[in-house]
Amino acid sequence: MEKEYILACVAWPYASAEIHQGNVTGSYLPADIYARFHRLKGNHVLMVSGSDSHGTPVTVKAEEEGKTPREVFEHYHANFLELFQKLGLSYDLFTHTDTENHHTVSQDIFRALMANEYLYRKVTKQMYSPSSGKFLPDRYVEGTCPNCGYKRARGDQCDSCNTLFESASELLEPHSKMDSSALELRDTEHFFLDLPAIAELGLADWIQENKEHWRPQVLNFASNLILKEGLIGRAVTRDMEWGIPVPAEGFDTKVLYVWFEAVIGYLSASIEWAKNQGDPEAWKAWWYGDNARTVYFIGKDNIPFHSVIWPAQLMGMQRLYETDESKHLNLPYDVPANEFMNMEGLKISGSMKWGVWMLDALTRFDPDPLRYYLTAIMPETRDSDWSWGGFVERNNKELVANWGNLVNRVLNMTKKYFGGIVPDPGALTDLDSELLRAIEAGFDSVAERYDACKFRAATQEILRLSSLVNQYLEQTSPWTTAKTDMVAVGRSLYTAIQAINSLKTMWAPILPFTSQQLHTMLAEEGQLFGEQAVETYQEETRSHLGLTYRGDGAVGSWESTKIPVGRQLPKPKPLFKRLDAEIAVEELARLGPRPV
RNA sequence: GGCGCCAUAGCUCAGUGGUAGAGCGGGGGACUCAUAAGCCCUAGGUCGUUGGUUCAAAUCCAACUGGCGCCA
Repeated sequence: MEKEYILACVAWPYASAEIHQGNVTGSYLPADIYARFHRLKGNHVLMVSGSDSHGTPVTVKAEEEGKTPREVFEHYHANFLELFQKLGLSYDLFTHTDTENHHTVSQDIFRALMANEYLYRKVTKQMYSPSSGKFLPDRYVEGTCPNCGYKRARGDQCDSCNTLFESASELLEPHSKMDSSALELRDTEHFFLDLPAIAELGLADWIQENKEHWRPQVLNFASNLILKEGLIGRAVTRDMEWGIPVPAEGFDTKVLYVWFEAVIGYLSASIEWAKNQGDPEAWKAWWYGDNARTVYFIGKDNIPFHSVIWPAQLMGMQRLYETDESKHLNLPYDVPANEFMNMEGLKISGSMKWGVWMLDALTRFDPDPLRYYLTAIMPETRDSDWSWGGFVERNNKELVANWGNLVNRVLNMTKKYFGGIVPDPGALTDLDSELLRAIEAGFDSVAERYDACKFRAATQEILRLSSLVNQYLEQTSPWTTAKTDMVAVGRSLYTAIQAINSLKTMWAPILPFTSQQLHTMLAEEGQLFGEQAVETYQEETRSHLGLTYRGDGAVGSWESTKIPVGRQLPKPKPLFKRLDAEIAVEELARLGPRPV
C-alpha cells in the first residue's frame, strides 16, 4: 500500500505559564499517539508545533515580572522542551513564533492575501492612553459596567454580571488598569481579513463535503458559523509593540494580530523543519500532496480558528512559495478537537493553582502511567474529570493488574520453567491458534481506533485483548500442567509470549517507554521509535532552541513479529508500579484547599 | 437573548431504529505462575419528563426540566 503523508498539527502553547494535564490531554498527547501510530504504520509523519511567543498573556506576564517578553517566552519555551522530552511527545519540530523564519512566512502570507485582495483597511475607534502614549487592549481597560454599575469591570467583560462587551468603549469612565489614568477613544487604522469574500471561494462546499469522520461538535460549530451565522471581516493587525511587524507603509507602530500569525505556525514550522533537514522543499509533500492528510489537534476553545478561519486563510492565499497555479494548499483533513478536562470536579486554573503541573508530576510518577490515565479519560466527546483517586485506581486495575501483571507472569514462568529460554511449542492446538488469531485481529481493530482518533476506545480494545491472554493462561494453566506435561507448558508460554509481543506494539503509541522496555525484555533488537533531541538553530540575527525527532533507526512496525524459539530472554522486571491509595490522599493534600 | 452539547445499572461511560451493554465497586466460587494480581459466576436499570413519527425508539421529531459551554 502506498505510504501516506500525515501532518500532525499540534496546538501552540502560550509561552507564559507551565503546562498542566488539561493542555496535554487536550492536544499534545493525542497528537503524539496519532503520530506514533502512523510512524509504526510506516507512513511519512510530520508533527509540528511551537511556543506562541506573541500572545497578550506573554506581555502581561512580562510586565508582572519586570522582564522583557522575550525573556519570558524563552524561559517557558525551554521549560516546554524539557517537559516534552520527559513525557515523550515526539515533535518532529517544536519551535516558536519569534524565529526569523516564522516572521518571514507570516509576512509573506500577509502579502499574498493582500495581493489576492482579501485584506482591506478600515478605521476603528480604540481606547488610547495619553499618559503611556499607546492604545490599550480591552483587558487593560477598567471602568464602570453600564449594565450593573460594577466599578471594576474589564474592557472585555464585567466580572460582576458577566456582560460581554463588544468594545471597551461601552464602559463608563474608562481608565487604564495599569496607572488608573483616564482614557480616550481615538481612531486607528487596521487591516481586516475579508472572510465573506474568501467564503465565496468554496468554504461552504468544503465544510459540507467528506466530513463524515469529523466529530459532530466540531462539524456543527463550523457549519453553523459558515452556513448560518455568516462570516464577518476580522482585524489581522493591532496596536502593539510585541509581535511581528506589519509589512505595509504607515503601520510601524502595529503588529500582526496573534491569532492571524499563530496558526501560520503550522506551515512555517513545516518549512523550518524542511530547511533544518537540508531539503527546503520537503514540506510540500504534506502541504500540496494529494496523498497527504493534515490533522489539527486542538482544544475546543480553538475550533473556530482551525475549522473556519485558518481554512479561509489557506484558501485566500491559495499557494505559498509555489508557482504552479494548479496547486493549492491542503485544507484540514480533520480537526479532532477535544473538550476540556476538569480536576476533582473543578475547572483547571493556573491562577487558582488548581491542576497537575506535568513537569512537577514527572518527578513523582513515570511518564507512561500519566500518559495512560490521560488517554483513558481523554475528553474526546465531552468534558472529563481528572481525579487522583481515579489515577491510582486505573493505574492499579488496568495498567498493573491487567497488562503489567500479564507480562510479568508470562516472563516469570518462562524463567521458572525454561530458564528464560523461549520454549519450543511443538504443534499448536486450536486454542493456541485461536488466541493468536484474536490478538492479530487487533492490528486491524486497534488501528481503526487510532486512525479515527478514538484513543479511549483504543485503550479499551487493547485491554480486552490483554484479558484474552489472561483467560488463555487460566485455560491452559501452565503452573498445573508443569507437573505432568512440559510440552504443554512450553506451548502455552510460547503462545503467550507471541501475544504480549504483539500487544507491546499496539500499546506503543500510548505507552512508548514501557513498550520499549518490553521490547528489550523480549531480547528484540533496536528501538521501536526514534530519538528526541533539543537542537540550537542559528538564523541570521538570532538563534533558537527546537525539539526534534529522528526516526531513522526506529524498528517498530505495525505488524505481528515472532519471538524465535530458543532465544534467551533477560531477567524480567515489572513494567509498572502499583500505587498505594495513600498517594491519592497525598496528592490532594499537595493541591491545597479547593478554590471557591 | 441566539446557538450547541449532555442527561443510560451505586460510580465512570459504550451504544443513533428491531428483544438494554462494558469496566470499576458490591456479592459468591475454584485456583496460585504473577505487582493479594489473574480466572469463573452474579447486578435485573420506567435508557431525565411529556407528547409525536414508525410495524418497531435509549436510538428520529417537538416541547419541557436539570447540568454545561460558546457567541469568534
